[in-house]
Amino acid sequence: MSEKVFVSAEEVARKAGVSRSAVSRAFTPGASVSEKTRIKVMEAAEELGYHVNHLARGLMRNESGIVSLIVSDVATPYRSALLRELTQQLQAAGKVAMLINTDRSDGSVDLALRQAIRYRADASIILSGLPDKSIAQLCLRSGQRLVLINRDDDQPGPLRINLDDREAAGRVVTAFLRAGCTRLAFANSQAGTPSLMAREQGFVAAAKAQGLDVIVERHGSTGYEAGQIVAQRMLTRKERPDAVFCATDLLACGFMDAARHQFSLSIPEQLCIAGFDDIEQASWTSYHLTTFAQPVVTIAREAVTWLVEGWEDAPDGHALTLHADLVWRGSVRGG
Amino acid sequence: MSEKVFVSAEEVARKAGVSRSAVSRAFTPGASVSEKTRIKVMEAAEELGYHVNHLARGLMRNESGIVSLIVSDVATPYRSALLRELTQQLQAAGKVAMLINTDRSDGSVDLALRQAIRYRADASIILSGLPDKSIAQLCLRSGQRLVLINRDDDQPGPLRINLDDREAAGRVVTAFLRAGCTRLAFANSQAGTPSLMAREQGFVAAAKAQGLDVIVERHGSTGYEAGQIVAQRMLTRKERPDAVFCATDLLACGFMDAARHQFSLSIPEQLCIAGFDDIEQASWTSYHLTTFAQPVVTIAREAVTWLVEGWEDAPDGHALTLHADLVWRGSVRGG
DNA sequence: TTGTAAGCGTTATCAG
DNA sequence: CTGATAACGCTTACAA
Repeated sequence: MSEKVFVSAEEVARKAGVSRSAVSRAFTPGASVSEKTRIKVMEAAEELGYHVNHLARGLMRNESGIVSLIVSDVATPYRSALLRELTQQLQAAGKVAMLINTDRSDGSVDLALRQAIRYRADASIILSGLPDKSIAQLCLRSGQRLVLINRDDDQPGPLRINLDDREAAGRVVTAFLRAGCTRLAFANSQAGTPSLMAREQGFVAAAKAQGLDVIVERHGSTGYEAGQIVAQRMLTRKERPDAVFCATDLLACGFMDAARHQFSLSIPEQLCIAGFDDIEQASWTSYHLTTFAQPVVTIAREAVTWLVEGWEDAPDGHALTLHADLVWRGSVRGG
Repeated sequence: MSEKVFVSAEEVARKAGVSRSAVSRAFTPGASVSEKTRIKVMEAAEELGYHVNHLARGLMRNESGIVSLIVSDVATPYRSALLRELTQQLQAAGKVAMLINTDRSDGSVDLALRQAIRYRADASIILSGLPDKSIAQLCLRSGQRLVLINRDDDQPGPLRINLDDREAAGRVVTAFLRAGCTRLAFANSQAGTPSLMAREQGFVAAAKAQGLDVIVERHGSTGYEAGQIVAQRMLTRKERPDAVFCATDLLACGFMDAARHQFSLSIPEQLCIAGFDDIEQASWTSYHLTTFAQPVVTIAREAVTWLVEGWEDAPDGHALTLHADLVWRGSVRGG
């Protein structure tokens, strides 16, 4: 194929008049080299355009510096925001991100993890889907660290980062009641991921505790169109809800647009709406959506610190529950 | 650090009762192995949880299978859509994507390219910023292939994919005139990237050809807020424009929201707006924005095919200009 | 501090 | 088709 000709440490060594181990040491932080030779090496390297071969280095050190990010729907606002944060912090920590896309098909995550293993990734961060137990075991057995974000589940070993979805859902009920709403509804997708379901169940439970029933509708995947369709279903009911909690902001945006433009409802006067994620669009003037902020920078920080530092202290894995702050905007009365 | 213990080809060979070269061949498509031994090897490999070490393979084959994607603002709708397409097609072609974030600082792209070189990436696709000539040369000299997307420029060697921005801008002028607009304006950011400037210049030139002057405002970075601010500036002028072409959809969304909610203008009756990129939000009911579609799947296809197949036929690099389709929605009268 | 030499897990070459 | 053997470019004891 290609005529790839990279300059090797050997050549740098010759040019600098030192041994190749000297070159290696010059490029290893904290290695014992005299400043003089280090400079000599660096100059020769610069001149020749030498760059340490991380493939070979990874082979020797048994540490590739690669962290794989396993994710579906990268193009979605919340996902891409999390991705941005993770890649940035990973880079800052001296790691490099390998992006692996999954689709919704079975075994898609497993395939992704296999790829991560082939490149001897130091760790894998899973943002979508769930790995098969056996492959997860393989990763752990091989010394790969695993981080699961927002996919609560009982796999042992990995770091699991989750939000207090149920509790957050309870806060929405309170807010809706305070706004004087009485007919509560929950708009969900059919994705059925743990965090989505936790929001739904938390909402229904908290409402029930107040003696209220909740209309629940689920449709399609977690996007704008699904929100519109759920809105059509809910708003054509006899007992039209006056407060809707949408499982994600994307659903909420679709819901709001349908409510306003197809049903001519004004928000929040006739209908209160809350969402989840605090995507950028939630703050746009057209939506001004009251929602929960995904603590993406905290999530990323926790994940990255755990990866690069000590995961020793928690031999059986570590579960982290982060708090989602409620961001008050105009789509719920009161506040 | 970690106790990474991956199983090696050696162990598989022992278990299968063959030599390690047999194992290697079993995992190399098209290598000469008898079906019998291949099966034996595969079974042993499966049982042991063996996965080819792509670090070592890359070292030997002089081809890592890694393609680096160099990008800033991953969390932006258009960028993340392109990213999704690229990673998917790269995966389908048997490559793996390494995501490298850049910020706006000088030399940020160079740093990213250096990282790509260290991992001996087969190629780098640059979505943001521009590399220094010297480092670009180094890449080419080393046999790394370079793809520049939407950053027209005269670097030799790499594949450059661009849109017909100027021509597209001309089509907007036509559309605005047909809608009966007479006071044209262009809303831009201060980013000053080649494609943004091409849209601006193309628009101004086409308008001038019709004997019309164009109000041009530039502000901040290419985002929603910038669109709002530019709108405030333009719509408080004596001679308020009646048709605005925004350099990107994000700017257009901000512009529209400001026009409607702060200036109570109705679109398209009092003000026609067009954007560029066709991000998902452009199709949302609140915006219904007439815009140009970035041909992301074509861009990705062209880039990936060029990478995995022949770049031989174009020794001096290859420049590709793709057509941006106009997507008619409701923000421009007529259509 | 420096150099020598022995790996790391592959693949490619070359006999058999 | 198969098995030894020599690279690939690097790191890291071990001596000097």
